[in-house]
Amino acid sequence: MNNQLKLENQICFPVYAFSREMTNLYKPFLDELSLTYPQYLVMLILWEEKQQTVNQLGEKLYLDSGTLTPLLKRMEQKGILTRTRSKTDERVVLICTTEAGEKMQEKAALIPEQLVATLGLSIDELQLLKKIVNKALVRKVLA
Amino acid sequence: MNNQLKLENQICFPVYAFSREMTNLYKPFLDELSLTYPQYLVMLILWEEKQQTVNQLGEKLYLDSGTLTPLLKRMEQKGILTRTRSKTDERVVLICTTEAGEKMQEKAALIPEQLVATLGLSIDELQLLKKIVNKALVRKVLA
DNA sequence: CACAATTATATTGTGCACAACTTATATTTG
DNA sequence: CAAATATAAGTTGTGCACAATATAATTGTG
Repeated sequence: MNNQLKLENQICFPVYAFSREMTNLYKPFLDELSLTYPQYLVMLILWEEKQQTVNQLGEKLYLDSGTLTPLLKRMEQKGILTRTRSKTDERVVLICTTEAGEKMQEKAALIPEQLVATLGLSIDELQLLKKIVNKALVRKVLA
Repeated sequence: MNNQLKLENQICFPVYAFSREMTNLYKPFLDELSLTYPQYLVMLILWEEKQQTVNQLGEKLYLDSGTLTPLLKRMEQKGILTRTRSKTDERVVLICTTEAGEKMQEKAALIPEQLVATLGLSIDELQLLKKIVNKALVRKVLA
């Protein structure tokens, strides 16, 4: 059999498996905030910039409205953000954190460090991993 | 704001985004085989070992029956594998490729090389990426 | 200014992923 | 050997992802 077709020789499979494993590692921490991993990513952006359009969130997370609209509606239901049509352009929906959403930031501040500890990778390895993966992602953005 | 909470400082987000990007890059190739990426992974295993239990597939792919059962049923519908209860242990379901499933291997043989070309990463970077990610995954298996 | 093209978001449908639970069979053990 | 336990797969429900399409508002152009 063609060696390149063997599962153990795949490069993408470990990345796919690791990505899922990562969100599992986040789970216990995010459960305390009643957030899923994608929802947590939205909150990270909103904590940096209180107001974002659906489009802006999509560009930063590489997600489209088909994914974001229902996700944001669920977060709105939880009372951690608001969705309002822009007055100046009725096509645009503005996403803002609520007070409850802002308050979650304190608890969330502890997550990154705890997560890195569970990953079992050195700082050097993490930096290298990020660098390589980002290189491939930048190519995508330019495409 | 806590620097570690900034999206650009996250290590897991690039991995998550890259993992999704990867399956998008596979898409044009897998469309020709009418396979999704997880289905392709199942086929990789079956091409190596013609017969596998649902459990064995799950251990190799880190997936449970809740994911695999419907996925395998869809593949059975396509006529590329069979699902049969084991005679010696009625709890076990044996997954085997059909002739049609075996035949797909020829076409699939071209995929790995083409995919690596589209990733835009050097062989060294790919090897390093795999090594780092596998290190984190091995920890999981032992856990 | 009308109308064609573009842009922003929403909707629908399919396929994972995973938690929690169920069902059926096999194994262990008192 | 019967009851308890363990194991294998299936089911149900929720939440992404993403393609394809729809809807509505805005912008560009003749």
